[in-house]
Amino acid sequence: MNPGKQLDRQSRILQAALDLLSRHGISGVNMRAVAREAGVALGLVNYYYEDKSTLIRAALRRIDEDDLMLVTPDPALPPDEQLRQALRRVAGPEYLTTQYLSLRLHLWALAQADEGFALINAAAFERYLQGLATLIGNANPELSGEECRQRAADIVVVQNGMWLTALLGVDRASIQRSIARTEQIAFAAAS
Amino acid sequence: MNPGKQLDRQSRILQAALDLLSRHGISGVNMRAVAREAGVALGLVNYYYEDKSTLIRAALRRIDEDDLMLVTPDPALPPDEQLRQALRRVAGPEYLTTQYLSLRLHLWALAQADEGFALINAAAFERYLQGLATLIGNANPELSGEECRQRAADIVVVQNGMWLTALLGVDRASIQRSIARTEQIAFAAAS
DNA sequence: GTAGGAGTTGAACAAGCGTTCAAGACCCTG
DNA sequence: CAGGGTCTTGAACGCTTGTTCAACTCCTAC
Repeated sequence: MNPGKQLDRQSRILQAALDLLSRHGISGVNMRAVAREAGVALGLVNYYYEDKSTLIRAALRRIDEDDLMLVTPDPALPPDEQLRQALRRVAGPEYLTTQYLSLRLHLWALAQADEGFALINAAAFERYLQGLATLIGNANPELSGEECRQRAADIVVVQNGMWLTALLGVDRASIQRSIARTEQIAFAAAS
Repeated sequence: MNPGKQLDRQSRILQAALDLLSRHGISGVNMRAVAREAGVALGLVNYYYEDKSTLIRAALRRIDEDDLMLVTPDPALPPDEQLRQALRRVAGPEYLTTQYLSLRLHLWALAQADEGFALINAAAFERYLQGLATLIGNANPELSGEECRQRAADIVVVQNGMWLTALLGVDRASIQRSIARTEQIAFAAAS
């Protein structure tokens, strides 16, 4: 065994797949291109990922993990700051890059075309929604669980819109105003 | 010449491409599948559309036309009703179908992967934004042009979010609340 | 040192792809 | 009916794709 190198090669292959998907869409992700981009031989891609479908699934799970981290609270902060940070992080420089957004878009499109991918994506969406609802509940203890989920759903709509619209090159100012809108929804007084 | 039938076949081919794109993504759109779906021979697809790329471009333009109609005012209505209708139409039954949304998503993904497609898409986006800004200006004559464009941009963020989130199966109620949010933005008092 | 497993390679295969094209079908005009 | 354009067909081509596999290298355990 050589765990260091094994992980290195395998994750380089996954990273190559993610890069290609982000840059050229699913048509640009073929086993040969992935191997070239990762600097390995063609056969090695099929060695670590049984299928092309397996490789794409792995990529999907990777992105979904990243998304979930957005609503993972920092326990050192008070609840309302945890929520505020989570809402602002979506427009942070590490997420609002063309590469990352493009990747998300292609994975959504993929999930729409393939039922297997759709299940993974739907589960991740549900976890994200639940995570956000929990953050809202912690910051607003007077809200009911149902009200928290409603607000989380409304916020997700705006966030998805920010992501998508950022790709189309809408100005930063509009993104900032949308962030403020999500905070408004999150911290509004109970109705 | 047989213009009726020619148009019939040609548009059936385009429709077949749109259907396949919506259902299976770009990987599902190949000349043979398009021909089969349209009920014509393989060669006819290349007869009407020189290239696969030409076919996809035609599909892109078709969708962009539909989008533009969303902000085309009905001259019989007063300005504020024109705006309100435009904002509500995006959640109407003819637009909020899985088929249409899925198609949009795939076309966005396509535009992200190919520069030529991106140009068409960006131009259509700009026209839509401008159309929406004009509607807002007509309904709120006291607003400056810049303020109208800002509001249009903010509304587009929420609308894009609604479209995308509807695909992930978020509940109708959240969509309705988001519609209300776009109306709030559109009709807010001047700041 | 050597047997054996894990990692790695690229040639080979079958299937699918976009595109071309010679041939035919169809329909109007003279 | 003969001519000629437009429309329509499907076989054929060369290329790319996903997948398989025999061979090879490398490292470790005994």
